[in-house]
Amino acid sequence: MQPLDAAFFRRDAPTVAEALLGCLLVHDDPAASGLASGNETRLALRIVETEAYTDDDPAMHGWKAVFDDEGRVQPTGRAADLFAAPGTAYVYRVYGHWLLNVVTDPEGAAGAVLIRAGEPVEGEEVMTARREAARRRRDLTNGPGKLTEALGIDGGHHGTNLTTPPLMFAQDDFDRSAAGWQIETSSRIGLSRGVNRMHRWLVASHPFVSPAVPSDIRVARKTRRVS
DNA sequence: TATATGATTGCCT
DNA sequence: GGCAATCATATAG
Repeated sequence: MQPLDAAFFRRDAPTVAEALLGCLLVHDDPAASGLASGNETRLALRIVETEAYTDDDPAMHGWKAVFDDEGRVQPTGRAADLFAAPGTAYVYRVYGHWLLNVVTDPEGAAGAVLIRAGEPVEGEEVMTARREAARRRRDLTNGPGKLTEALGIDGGHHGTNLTTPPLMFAQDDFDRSAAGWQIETSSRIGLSRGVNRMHRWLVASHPFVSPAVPSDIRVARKTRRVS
């Protein structure tokens, strides 16, 4: 297993979002000890769905970043953290759930990829113990808030480096094509109520905004197994 | 300090 | 398909 390095993340968010599919999200989590019979502390997911956020996306936290007279970014609040070094964790809480993003793009540009879903590879017993609400195996980690709960990821991981343990992305010898994966890209996958509401507001208040949902408002990529 | 919001989830019909 | 719980932030006063 090979950890992904900063260069992997120093690319635009849609590229990183696609490249992360099939990679591993690994958490060497001391808190997992005791939750499973084997006292295992390594948890790992194979990533099957990601979502890219770019700085022209109204739903993106960095969108409201202010630019000074010379065009330099003057981010405020949490938006500043979207300009962190590529490979840095951007953890955000919404509706009571923690969401894990990884910062992308070169320093000075805002971009991030949200990890939306994965398949348990290691430590499934721990994930099952943590995901009490999951009625089926697939419900363990098939959502951005579900996988953070299963892996023990929370706000304490915000700002950490995701290219080194304990929490990191890695590659192994997995081959997406050989495994029968088909990569799907859609700007409609995962469109949230918030984005749709934002778009309706834009249409209602600006006569030159197309009523169609812009194809570049977000790029989401997900995988599907072909039977 | 107080209130509104949302990159979600789980349960309902 | 609908709907409400949830709580860290952002925003207002």
